Amino acid sequence: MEPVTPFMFGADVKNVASDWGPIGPSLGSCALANATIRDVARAASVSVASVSRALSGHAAVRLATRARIEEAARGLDYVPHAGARSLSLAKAHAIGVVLPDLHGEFFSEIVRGMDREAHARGFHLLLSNMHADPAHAAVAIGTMRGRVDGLAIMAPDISPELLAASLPRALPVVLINTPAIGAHPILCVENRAAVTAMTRHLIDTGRRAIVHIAGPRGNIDADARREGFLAAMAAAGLPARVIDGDFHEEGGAEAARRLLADGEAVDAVFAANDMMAIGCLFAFRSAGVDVPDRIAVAGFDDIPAARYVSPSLTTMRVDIAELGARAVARLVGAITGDAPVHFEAPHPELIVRESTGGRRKIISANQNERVCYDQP
Amino acid sequence: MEPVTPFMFGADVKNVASDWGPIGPSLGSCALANATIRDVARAASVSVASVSRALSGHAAVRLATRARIEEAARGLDYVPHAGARSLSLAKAHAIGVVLPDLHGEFFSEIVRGMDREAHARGFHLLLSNMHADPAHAAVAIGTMRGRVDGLAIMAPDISPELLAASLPRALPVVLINTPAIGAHPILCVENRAAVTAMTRHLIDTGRRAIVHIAGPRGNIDADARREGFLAAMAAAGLPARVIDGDFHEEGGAEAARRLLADGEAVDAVFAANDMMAIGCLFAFRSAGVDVPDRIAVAGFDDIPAARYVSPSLTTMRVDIAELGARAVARLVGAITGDAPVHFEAPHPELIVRESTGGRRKIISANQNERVCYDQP
DNA sequence: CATCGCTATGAAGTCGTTTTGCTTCTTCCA
DNA sequence: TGGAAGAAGCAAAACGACTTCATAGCGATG
Repeated sequence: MEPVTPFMFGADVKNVASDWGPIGPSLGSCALANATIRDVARAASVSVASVSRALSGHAAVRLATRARIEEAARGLDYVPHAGARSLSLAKAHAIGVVLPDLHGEFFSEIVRGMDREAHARGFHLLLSNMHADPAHAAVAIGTMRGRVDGLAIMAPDISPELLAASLPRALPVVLINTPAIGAHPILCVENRAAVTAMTRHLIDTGRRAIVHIAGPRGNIDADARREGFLAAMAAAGLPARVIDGDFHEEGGAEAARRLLADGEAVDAVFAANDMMAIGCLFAFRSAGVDVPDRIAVAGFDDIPAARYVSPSLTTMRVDIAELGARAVARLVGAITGDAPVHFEAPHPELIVRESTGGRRKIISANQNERVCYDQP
Repeated sequence: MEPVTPFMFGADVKNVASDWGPIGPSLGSCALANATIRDVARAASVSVASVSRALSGHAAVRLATRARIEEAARGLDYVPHAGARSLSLAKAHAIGVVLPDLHGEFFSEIVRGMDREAHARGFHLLLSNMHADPAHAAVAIGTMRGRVDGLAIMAPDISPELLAASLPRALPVVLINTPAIGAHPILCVENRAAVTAMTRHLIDTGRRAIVHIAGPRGNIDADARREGFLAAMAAAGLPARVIDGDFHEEGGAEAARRLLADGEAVDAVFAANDMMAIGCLFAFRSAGVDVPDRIAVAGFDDIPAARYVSPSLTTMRVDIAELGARAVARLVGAITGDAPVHFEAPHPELIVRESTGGRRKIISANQNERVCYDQP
């Protein structure tokens, strides 16, 4: 995670100009309408064609003419009207992003990565959360017609049929963590590999009775993790147990309580995400169960809180920003017809912390925990 | 915080179709070009004008004609081209969102709130992070010309002059947590009130030697909090001390170490944000200083991790999603000329937890901690 | 000097939609 | 049955930028 300016909340109560008037174009004596290419042409005494050529640099324009045009444009502070431009060019220079109703880090990280990449390639991001309602996705996608040149869609919970029906023809699409649909390129977190690594880690540190708290059925990630866990345990010749969860903190706590209540021997819990793992941790603490001495706990995602709970949480980290960036890179490549880009999901990393017996790292400015894998 | 579907990472390694070919319009035998209004008119044997009227429902169209048009439109699955539409209507039905390079909750929450509101009013969100470089803001704003009908800008670190210079004329603007500029409406977190409340809370629980760890100078939030703290302490007739921080975890830890080293009496630390408070907490723990018995610690923001550290962190919560929603509501109101909307920042809440002597709440499904203010 | 060829420029058409006059078709009433 | 009022529908003109085609300028060449 690169260093960033953390956002802090704003200044004092300052509802300046909360009267209705001064908002909008009625703002003082400013120039009201924006200058058009025609205005620039008139100001520079040339035709609109020359202005267009001079400013977009496509064809030859005499030096003196170009200078005159540029000065006129600057004077009027002319900026091409994007709508007209996209109509004329049949390119919007924007890509549509359709995301589920995400919370926290996942959302901001994926959008950050997408924005970084899109911006570097001169594209804009048009956002649309598909709130709980999946049918809403279709609408969201529809309203983007003519506004975007491509679509990046993440829909881990949607049924493939529904999504397939609402995908536009004639528009490049990249799917992220979504069931496969037609021949659209897909970028998915490597759940299988990640889950295998974590299961191996638990086994390697001596755990044998490992329970997986799964996410909701139908969610592509939850399903992949559940299956990956079962496969890894089978490969190790160990009996596997799975409890259904819901990806929420309380679901994890509930699962932990059930686990303790039914009395079966358990020496490790691997939750399908960090929120459930944290719920687990708190439930164990309330019950006086020592983590990691009696039971190890592992999560998935490496949400920020994972570092701060006690014991700190062992988990799998995925570079979500990079995932978003790669999806956009691929999309832009398809739109502009550029050379194919490296198209592969970033590899997850195992982050060993106290909850599975790792040592808590001293919090340092660098926070370079990635290499940590030291047993106490 | 409403219940949501938490996002989980994606399926297994599934880079289907990672060959270059099948992406984009060359996708199989699908209809290549999108249907235009002209196609619909031809299919329904009417003029384009009638199609436009029928579909937008503006003027009288005979029932039979309308039905024929609607069927034709459905058959061709026609969706109006947004670019052309915005050119003709001189309205883009989109608002531009310019944000600093935020991390985590803040970003996702504010965008979530904005998206909710924008979507409800038929608007799209065009996103642009202004990465570290503030000059980049000007560019970002410029490239949105003709693409959006209004701008929501958050720039807590920028100098007013710079921002003022890059604001477009002829476009409504709402500022969020940003220095005042001209007569543009501003929505800011009520730092002053929030800081006063927290300072009072510390004083009320018996603390007298309170130190504030401030954020970086020039940041509008950091400055407001620092001043608010000083004012509140002065009002209480107590000596106040401020240490400079940077809004980062390590800055908080560093400040805490300095505090312990110089040996002055301190019984409470109020950090300008949660990250620094958490850094503090860890530094105190390393040094064997008991929190809250010897020193109370308070933060600001209520980031998710605040609930999970031990001791859990007392902090101020601000409804960021609501802040975003209100900004957009105001903006849309200005664009459409609708009646003025309620335009006021949401009020911050004091969340008392263990780090200032509150009792840790049992983690419950409801997590209704807002009312909690019970001393042990 | 006429011609060729090249560059720089302009006029006009295009993109897809909305909207404004204007024409045509109904329908109703005297 | 004639006329008028009103509803429906059409052709054409925006909207702003890009682009093709045609043309003017102009030096070089035969």
